[in-house]
Formats: sequence, C-alpha cells, structure tokens
Amino acid sequence: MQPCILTVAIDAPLNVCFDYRWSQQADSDQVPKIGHIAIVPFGRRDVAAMIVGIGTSTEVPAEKLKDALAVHVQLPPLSSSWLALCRFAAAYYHRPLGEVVIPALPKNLRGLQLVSLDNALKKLQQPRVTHDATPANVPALNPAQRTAANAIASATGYLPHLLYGVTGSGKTEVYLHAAATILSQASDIDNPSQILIMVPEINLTPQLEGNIRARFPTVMMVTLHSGLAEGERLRNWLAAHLGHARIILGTRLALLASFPHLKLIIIDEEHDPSYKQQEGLRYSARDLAVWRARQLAIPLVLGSATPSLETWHHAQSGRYRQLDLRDRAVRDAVLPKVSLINMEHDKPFEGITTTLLAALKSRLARGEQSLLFLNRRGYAPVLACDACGWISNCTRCTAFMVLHKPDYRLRCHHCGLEHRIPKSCPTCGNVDIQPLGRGTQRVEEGLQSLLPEARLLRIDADSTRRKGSAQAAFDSVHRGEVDILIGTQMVAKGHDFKNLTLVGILNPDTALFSQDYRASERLFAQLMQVAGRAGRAAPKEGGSPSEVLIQTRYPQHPLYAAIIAHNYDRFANELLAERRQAGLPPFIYQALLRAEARELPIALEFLHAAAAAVKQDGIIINDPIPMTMTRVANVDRAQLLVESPSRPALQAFLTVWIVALREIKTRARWSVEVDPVDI
DNA sequence: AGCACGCCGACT
DNA sequence: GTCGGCGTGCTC
Repeated sequence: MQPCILTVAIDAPLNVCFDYRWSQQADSDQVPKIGHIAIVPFGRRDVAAMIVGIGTSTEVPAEKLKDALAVHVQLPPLSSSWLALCRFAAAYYHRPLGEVVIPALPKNLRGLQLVSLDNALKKLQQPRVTHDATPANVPALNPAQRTAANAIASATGYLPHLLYGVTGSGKTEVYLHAAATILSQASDIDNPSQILIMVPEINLTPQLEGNIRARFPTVMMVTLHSGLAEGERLRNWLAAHLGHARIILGTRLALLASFPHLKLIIIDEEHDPSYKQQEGLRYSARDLAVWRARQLAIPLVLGSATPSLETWHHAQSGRYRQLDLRDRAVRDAVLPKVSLINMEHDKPFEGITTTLLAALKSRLARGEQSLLFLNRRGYAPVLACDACGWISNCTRCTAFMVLHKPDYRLRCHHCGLEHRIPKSCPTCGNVDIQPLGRGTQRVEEGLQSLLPEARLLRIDADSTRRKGSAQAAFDSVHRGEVDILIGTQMVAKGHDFKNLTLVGILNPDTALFSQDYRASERLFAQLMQVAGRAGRAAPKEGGSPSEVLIQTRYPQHPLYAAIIAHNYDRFANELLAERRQAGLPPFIYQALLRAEARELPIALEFLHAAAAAVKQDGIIINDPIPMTMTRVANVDRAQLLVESPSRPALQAFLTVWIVALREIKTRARWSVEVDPVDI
C-alpha cells in the first residue's frame, strides 16, 4: 500500500497544522481516518496529535517530513461535528486548533500505550445500553414545572430555554422530567439519546448525582470533572464517546467531550462564573454549549434564579424562550424573609450586631441551625502596626499577607508565600501589632466567646483542605451536630440544610462599590444563593418562615431593596438599562490583551505598541492600564481593552491584530482573551 | 509550549 | 577553568 500524508493538530502555540508520513501495514485493514488520535515525533519529543486531514501529497520537503509513530485506530474517530466545535472554539478564542483539541482528550489517550487502551476498550465493549430508560419514583410536578418540562422535551431543533426559578423552585425536577422524555424517545438501540447536564462544581452538588442515578436506575450515567483520577476519567470519557453513557453529569470541561448522540444540554446555575475557564484556552462553556446545541439542532436549558445579564437579555429579546418557576416546589414552603441590619445604628461587636446575635440565640434555643456567610477566609485580611504604619504587604504581590491564626502564619492568597507571624513590627520593633478586618476564623473565635455553649463549624478552603473533609463537614451539619455554620462561598451552593432557619450575611458591602461592573450582578446571585440555603422545608407547625439578615452600612442601596423583594426581574432590567446606557456588555463585545513582564514599563510599552499597531473603524481601543493587582509573584501585569458593538467586526479585527502583535519585538508575555469576565 | 544552542558572569 | 543565566530559533 502506498504511504499517505496525515495532517495533524498539535498542542503547541503554533497556528499551523503539521504533516506526517504514514505507511500502512500490509497486514492491517485498519486505516487512519480524520478524527483518529496519532502519536508523532515533534521536535525532540513524541506528542499526541489529532488527525484533521488525510492526503497523498504535501508541500513539506521530504527531508523534513517524519513518520507518524502510531495511530489509535482501535478507538472510533472523533466525529466531524466534534471537530467542528473545536474549530469554532479555536477560531473564536483565537488559539491554535491543537490547543483546543488535545487538552479536550483524557491524558491516557495522549500516550503511546496502545495495548492498555485495547484492554480498556475490551471491557467497554459490553455496553449496558438498553432501550429502557424508565424513571423510578417520579414525584408529581406542579403546573409550572410541568409546563416547563413539556416545553423543553417537545422542542424540535435548536431552541435555548431560560429556566428561571428561585432556589428551591424545583428546577432539578424539570431537568429530570425533560431528560426522561428525551431518553425515552430513542428510536433504536444504535441511537440512544445522550443528555449532558453541566453543573458549576460537582463536589458541591453530590446530591444531584445520587438523585439522577436513583431516578434512572437502568440508564448508564457518568461524571466528567477535574477531580476524577485519570483512569476513571478515561473510562467515563470513553463511555460517553462510545455512546454507552446516556447521561453525562459534568463541569465545564465536559462540554468539550465527545457525545455521538447528544440530544439535550442542560446548564444548571448558568450564571455561575465557574463556567468560564480562567487559564489556557479561556472559553465559556456556557457560550460553547449554545453553539453546540445550535450546531446539533437540539434544545438547551439554561437554569438559574439569577440569570447572567447576557442570558437575561436574550430571553427579554425573545431569542431564548423563558420558562418561569415562580413558587417554591415544596408545599407550603415560602421564601425566606430578608431584612437589613443597619450597622450605623446597631454597632457590631466581634463582627456581629446585637440584632443578629439575638436571632442566633433564638435559633439556638429552638434547636434550629444558623449559617453565617462571610466571603473572606483566614483570621484577618491584614496585620498592621499602628506605631509606624507598617502593614503585612506581600513582597511578591500587590496584596496583603493574610493572617491565619490556627497555624500562626501570614499567607499570601495570590502567590502562596507564607511565613510565621512576626512577634513585633519588622520595621519599628513595636510588639503591639494588630490584625485589621475579619475573616471566617476570627468570626468563629468571636462567636464562640459570645455563645460558649453553641456548637460552631467553620467551612472554608482552609478547614476543608484534606480530601473528603468538606463532605464530612457537610454530613455533620446534616446530622444536626452543628448549631451555627460559618462559611465562605463554599457553603452557598448546592446543599439543602433542612433544619436551617437563619442566614446571616456579614460583610457584603464591598462589592457594592467595586470597580468591576459585574460585581453587583455577582453579589445578587451570591446573596440569593446563600439565602436559598434557608427555609427550603415547610416551616414547622406554628413556626415562622426562615429569615435572612444582612448586616450593611448602606441599607438604602437598591440592590438590597431588590433582594428583600425577591425581585430579580426588576433588578436585572435596571442593570441592563444601565449597561445599555454605559455601553457595556451585553451591548458591546470585548477582548482583552494582557501583558506581563518583570518590569511594568515593559508590559505597558508593549501594550502601547499594540494599541498603535492596527486601526479599524468601529473598534474602540482603550488606554493600556496596569491591572488592579499589578504584581503577582514578582510579575507585573497590564492590560488593554478593545471593544466593538459588532461581534463580527471585533473578530475580524482580532484576526488582523494578533498577526500584527506577533511582529512586535518585546520581552513581555502576552495573550488575548475574548469575552473577558474579570476586568 | 518545550527543548536545544549559544554566549557572557560568579563559583567549586 | 566550569555551571548556569536566559535570549533566540525551531518544531512537519
């Protein structure tokens, strides 16, 4: 057989594909196809490569051309629609195709171990796929849930839905009913419908996995997330790729997996920032999901109590169909009563106002649980000397070293630098150095002194560092071994605490005046989510509804009025009007050029050159500015925002611009991010 | 991105 | 005299 030429994509920051020779073994009938994974020699090492083209000739001179080492022909090739998704992502985010395609594959497929892959595949050849997708123990739906589930399941072709419902309104039941209908529509055993359910962080919603398995006992379900061991990740990925797994529950990375029979995509908590990848290929799994649903002509569900303004805008304009769940699904359960505590009048002691303390005491007396939410871990955000003004700055970052009391250390949350707490001021020797501000550790300590008999539990990244300890902590809350839970945003998601009737919010005001225009949108979502931890069950006989108390210095702020009224509609519409007025997303499209260097002027100089490199009508090039946190780990960072009211115009500009940027001689490292969220 | 080559400063 | 800093160049 004559040799052929394989064109492959490789995970390197090079905007080209590479050609390799492949000589077909005479005794083999397994021919490489587009979508097969190959192993090729690249420079001085061997790397995984995705075959994206097969031909008989190449422009590459013969002396440069190398032989591909192997092709994983045992594995069915990745589909053309999967490749099309990756091509779109690569083009849209202006990254090489290989940087999308290769990281999307499980690591175990990127090596030369064809034999072990064979064994994997053999085990998986006995699919558990059956026609039967009968759900078990199906609860009744309320009319709004039924309408929503029917609308989703009966949609034909591409149709995005915004499933808009407060925490506890029963969005999950709508997902499961729609899923049941679509699973049952599989016409034959070779085409079992697959459903992708995405969640922000899988470890915070362990109940969902259990609920799905219990509901569909005959259906194979797998999870895909970064917490899986490589072996399991491979098995689950293959189960999806081979069509055996019919329900895939995963985080953002699952969106780039292979699903030959995908018929429905569900994105739970679609507003959640974790759908945005913040390193490498900075993609939005939510946005790519919309593209994938359109490409496959399948329905999509975006579920949230506090939709992102992008999604809200699409729903308002009619591009997405909006399905409302206005009531809590549990009979007689009511929304928690939200009140503000004006800290100007009710001065806090140990961070707790007398009103909040009294509310905690009454829950304690009734044997009910409370949650205090403070989005700041550690003991105190900074240590200071009031004699000379020294503060615990990190020597490598534009940030404070955070005081951690249990281990008696100062720790930078950005670069990881840490050392012991100094016994006296490093500059003037004053022994009386004081922690300023309050983190969860300090709240825990102060509260224990105010309520010595209460059983406290702190849940944050520090208290749950060991694997499994977060789950153990949540379990002990569920078992009623805790009276007051103190936590960061870790406690905001997923968990229903049945005996929890009070939520206290300690220090939300900083987000009200943030430079980041998305901060209030995020704060609203976070407060709604935390508030949703309370009162999910019906109040006890004669009991009062659950209560949310927010300690604030700005009780007149409109965000709080909207929270109290549980009225996201009006708040979102007001934010949208402001965004339209100010020319902010979703009414403008943005890309961010980041540059970093050992010295700030090097980064800024590059950005100034970049700003002057290409001019185009309809493209706004803003001034280069140092990032708010300029220095992290001894690297100075600056950025340049470009904007356009037209997405195609911005895309066209970026294509030309990036070519020009590569010509700029600089020592700065730089990258372009499309649709940035943290600016 | 890796990885090698190549050309200048402080150490066993 | 070497070890090693990172500038530059290449990868079918």
